Amino acid sequence: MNEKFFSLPQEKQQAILNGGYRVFSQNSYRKSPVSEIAAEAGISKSLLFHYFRNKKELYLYLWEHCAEITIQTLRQYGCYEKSDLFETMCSGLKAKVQIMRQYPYLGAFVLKAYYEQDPEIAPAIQASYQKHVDFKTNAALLKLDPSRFREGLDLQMMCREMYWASVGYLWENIQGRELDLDQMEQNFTELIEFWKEIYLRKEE
Amino acid sequence: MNEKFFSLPQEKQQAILNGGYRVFSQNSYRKSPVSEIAAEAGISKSLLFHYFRNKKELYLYLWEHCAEITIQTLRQYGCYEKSDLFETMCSGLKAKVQIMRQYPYLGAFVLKAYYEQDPEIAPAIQASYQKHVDFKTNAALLKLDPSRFREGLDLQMMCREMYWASVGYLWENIQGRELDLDQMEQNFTELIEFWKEIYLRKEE
DNA sequence: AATGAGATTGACCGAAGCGGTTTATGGAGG
DNA sequence: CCTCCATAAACCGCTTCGGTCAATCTCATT
Repeated sequence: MNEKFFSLPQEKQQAILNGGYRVFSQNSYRKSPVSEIAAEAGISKSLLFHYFRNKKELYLYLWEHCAEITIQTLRQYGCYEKSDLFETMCSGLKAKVQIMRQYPYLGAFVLKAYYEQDPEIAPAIQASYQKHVDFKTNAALLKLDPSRFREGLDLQMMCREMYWASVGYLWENIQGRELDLDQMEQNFTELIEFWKEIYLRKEE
Repeated sequence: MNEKFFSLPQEKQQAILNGGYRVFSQNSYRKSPVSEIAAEAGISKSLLFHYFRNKKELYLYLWEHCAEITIQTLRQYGCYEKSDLFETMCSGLKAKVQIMRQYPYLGAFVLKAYYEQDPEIAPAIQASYQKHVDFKTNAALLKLDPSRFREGLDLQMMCREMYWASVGYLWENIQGRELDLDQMEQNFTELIEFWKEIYLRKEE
């Protein structure tokens, strides 16, 4: 790819990336027109092809950029340091919202890319998996102390349940357009508080 | 549309519908090739155009058929009669699994159609909304008796939480291909049991 | 065996869209 | 005035699309 891309003003770069994330997240790789991405970014198709040799290069750069942004943001929010389950979820959420603020379709793009089957790119995507950080694996790694939770609670099921609710919540908010991120963060914080209320052992 | 379609053997009809649900659920309306649907159903494109005047007619018939199947199955599983929240969820789940057994992509199709923006069909879809039955509205309608649940439990949040977890669970299982429906039903039943355990008031 | 009607298809059409290239434009710096 | 270079428009060859149509194939009836 053309290094000149990086000397573009930040907002222009971001517009291009967001165009890519939007289009590639809503269509399969093959049915995602480069022209649509260019239009979304407010530049001509030719210029986009000036920065990226071809469609594949653009796509793979987006993928790479995803990983960078994600890791960087998670680190920035201290997600790798926390030991408490709910604290981890809370900062994980804040990191996710922060990413969505800058790149609203990045999350959807990752998912689409993950399941993409086009032989032109699937192998390359498959070859770079180790970067996935999600609630499921996270929760499994956090050796939980049963004495902190309600008696007889099935901790494994609790983790899966919270994971699914997070997926469902995020998914619904991504689909629904017009996402109010502040509202979303607020809602999710309430949800975590709710979980603490019902899952943690009551001191009395 | 051509009435001759209905005198096709049941399995052929179903193959056509499933082809449509698959393709339309994974691409936008405009980028869903009729030829792909025909191929999936094992017939020629020309024959498909013999049964349905054009793409739009096919799409709208699929939409209509969705509603029929959904309502019929929900009725069949007694979803409209139950009064207990968890019982309702349980039979709702079984109905959903039953539908997925026959039409694996119907659920995904409904969602895609719901958010479709193509001016050729969006108005028609928007004009037939009242048929949506989901956990959220269901739960709101079931006037819950607080004395059955744990003290101080936020019932509204509980409903939303269960709704999101259902969405998240179903969504993850739809994406993941190779869905084992029996396994899924089993998992979901366990999840409902888990909820009863944590949400219902303990008698002692 | 011949017929005829309906089921089914392959070939075809014009239009549109695709990825990518080439040429033209316009403006800043010397 | 010239050079450079960011940018865009026009263009190219190719594919794909929705939809049509004429030709086949099937098979019950004569």
